[in-house]
Amino acid sequence: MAVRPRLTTAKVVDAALELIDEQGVEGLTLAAVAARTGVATPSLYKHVASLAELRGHVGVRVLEEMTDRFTRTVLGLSGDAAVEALMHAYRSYVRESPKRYAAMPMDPLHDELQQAAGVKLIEVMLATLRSYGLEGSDAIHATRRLRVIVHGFASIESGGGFGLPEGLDDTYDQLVRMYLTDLRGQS
Amino acid sequence: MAVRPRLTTAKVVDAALELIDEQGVEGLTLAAVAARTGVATPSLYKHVASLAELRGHVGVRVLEEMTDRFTRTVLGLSGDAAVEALMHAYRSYVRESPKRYAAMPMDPLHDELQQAAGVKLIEVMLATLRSYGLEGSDAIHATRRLRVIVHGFASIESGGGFGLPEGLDDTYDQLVRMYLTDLRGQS
DNA sequence: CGCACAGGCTAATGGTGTTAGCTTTTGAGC
DNA sequence: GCTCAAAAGCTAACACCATTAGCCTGTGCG
Repeated sequence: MAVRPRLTTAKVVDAALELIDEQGVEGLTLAAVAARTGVATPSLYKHVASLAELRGHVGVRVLEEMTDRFTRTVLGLSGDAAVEALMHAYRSYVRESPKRYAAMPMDPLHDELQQAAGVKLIEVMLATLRSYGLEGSDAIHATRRLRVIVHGFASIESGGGFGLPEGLDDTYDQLVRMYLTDLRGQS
Repeated sequence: MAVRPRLTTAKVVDAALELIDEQGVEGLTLAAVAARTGVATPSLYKHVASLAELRGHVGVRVLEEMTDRFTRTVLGLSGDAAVEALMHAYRSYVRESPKRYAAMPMDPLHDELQQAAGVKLIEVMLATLRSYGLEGSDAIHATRRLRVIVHGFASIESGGGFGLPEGLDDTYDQLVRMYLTDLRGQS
């Protein structure tokens, strides 16, 4: 037998993400990951402690992917242009990978494994608002409002909750303008 | 009606909701419902076609519960007072029954079983905005923005996504005011 | 050259949804 | 009041899942 390619935790997570993209979060099963990586199911336990832990790793990946993307989007921008770019990048990500977005942990700060990745994502949002000169809790509230809008829209859109997709771009533009106007009145 | 049934579909759904309140959506299992209703697991199929269909019934119940509650909240109010009351009632419901809220279907309009209940819930929101005199697509956009805010906040809060719960009331008040200001500028 | 061990395997257990087919109960009609 | 069809329960069985235990083997390191 030739040298069998060794499996790593990273490759297991890769397979998990492919599976999620194709079949949704519900389709992430150890049996399916094993089949895709060409290994017997119990062998996965050499790289992952449990299905729950694998889900955790997937969550970290998604958070990192979003952080990376939003960071590059916002680099070199400030003020309304930065916020607008961030909000559209958020929606773009979710439209490209709706199933993957559904695998994003809602409470990364309460999980040891995901905490760092969660903090980084929120810091990107905070940094995007830096040029508005918000201090202390004002900055926190502004970040929360931003999260509510982008996640609320993304959650409903990716879940097919908007009935007809007609005019969704307009709705999102209105939300962006609403938030920017609100930010301006705040400072 | 040859036989008086000891168990009915409604009672099965009742047990399912109790289970969800206690253990979350993930805890809803036919075996657990059977144990709670004092019946063998396969017997449930006499009242429910499958676990998926039971989830659908649960979703309808949650939608109806919310519709009923928000309707009573908003009755006799109009304008900003109505919107404000609706938004706070939404958050109250989710804080009282966070696990149950997670069982709310995201796309009720695409499910035959849930469509009617979903339409009614959205109509309550639309009616709440009636006094602003929005026409056609303006009304739709305004309803969508409202949904984005209330669901976005509820989703993050009930998922424990806000880190420390400190100042969450303030954040929500800011969102309410942001939406009301936006509505005013719209008309 | 030898050997520890990482990383694969098979077998087995307990949980799940679901189907098939049998039994019991009970109300409706004669 | 008796009969009987069907509603509503049951057990048995199957497929699929996660997980654990224990074995085997090749590889890299000393």
